[in-house]
Amino acid sequence: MTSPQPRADLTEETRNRLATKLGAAGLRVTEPRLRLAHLLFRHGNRHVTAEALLDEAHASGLRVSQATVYNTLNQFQAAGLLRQVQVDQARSYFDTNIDVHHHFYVEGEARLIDIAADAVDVARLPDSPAGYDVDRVEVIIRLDKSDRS
Amino acid sequence: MTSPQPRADLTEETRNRLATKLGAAGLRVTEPRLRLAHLLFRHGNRHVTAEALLDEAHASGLRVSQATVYNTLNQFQAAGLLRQVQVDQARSYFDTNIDVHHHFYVEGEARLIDIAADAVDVARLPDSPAGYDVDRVEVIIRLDKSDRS
DNA sequence: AATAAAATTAGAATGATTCTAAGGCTATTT
DNA sequence: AAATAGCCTTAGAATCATTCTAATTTTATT
Ligand SMILES: [Mn+2]
Ligand SMILES: [Mn+2]
Ligand SMILES: [Zn+2]
Ligand SMILES: [Zn+2]
Repeated sequence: MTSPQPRADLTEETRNRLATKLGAAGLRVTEPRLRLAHLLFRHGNRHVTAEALLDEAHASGLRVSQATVYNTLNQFQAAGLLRQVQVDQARSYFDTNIDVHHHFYVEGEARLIDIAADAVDVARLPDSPAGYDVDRVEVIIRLDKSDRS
Repeated sequence: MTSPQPRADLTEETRNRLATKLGAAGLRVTEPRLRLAHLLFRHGNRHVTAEALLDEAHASGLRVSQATVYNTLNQFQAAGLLRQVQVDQARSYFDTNIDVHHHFYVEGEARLIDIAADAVDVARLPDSPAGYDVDRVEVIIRLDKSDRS
């Protein structure tokens, strides 16, 4: 019997796809970036901290430094491949979902859940102060454990 | 001519009002708390960082430590006298406006502007995940400088 | 006044993130 | 296929907001 394959492999085809993605974003294609991109993007959308990504990288056999993880996350974000979500006073979350969307956040559980843009209706917005334009409208729904479960 | 009075004075009447407020919130009335409360609440609503409040305290002649400023802000928040706003990865803002409301945030200028709750119409919300209740809905409108000023 | 409990504080510790500056890779040019 | 120049990566130090510790000071109670 074959061994289970819990993680998507970084095939040559995937490497090519990711290399194209990095190139299109104006980033050079390097091994660390390619493999971090694979970890980030292989399985649908996710919210990840720098620490979690570093652990994952190490678990996958990639020997990469903390600085590179931070650099890569920041570069991916600057290039528009990731977006940063600010919900917790302690740490930053990086979001692989760069479409317009919103979040549930469970405080104390450090858990972010996507809300599709069309599931929230922000019907009316006030005018922006003179000289400023709206960059992004963010809705964060903070959750509590139910009163009685 | 009388000297200008740029800051509201901490009169006996104000002290009594603030003492009542602290007492109602379950906090003991102490000189540092009274005077920090005065700085926080004397002039309408505001958004303040711990560092800014410490500077203000010192400028007003209150000799208080950084630890006390942090303790006081955290206690006021836990007591419901302040609310914390999380918009910047670097630092926390404390908001004296505890009513339901929203914010404009100008990145790079570290500036928060209140939006009255009724100026935004969040018409429809998705159901919360099972076992969780909505604690608070937060709308943050991130602003950019206009394209051409 | 004596006592106990809570508050304040200086300074150290923490922890996420950034910086430095040195060596390693990549792409380009000869 | 060198040689070159410009990124990239990295270990470790630095930064900086915030929290913690342990000792002192205040406040409230007896
Ligand atoms: Mn950055
Ligand atoms: Mn706290
Ligand atoms: Zn998301
Ligand atoms: Zn506000």
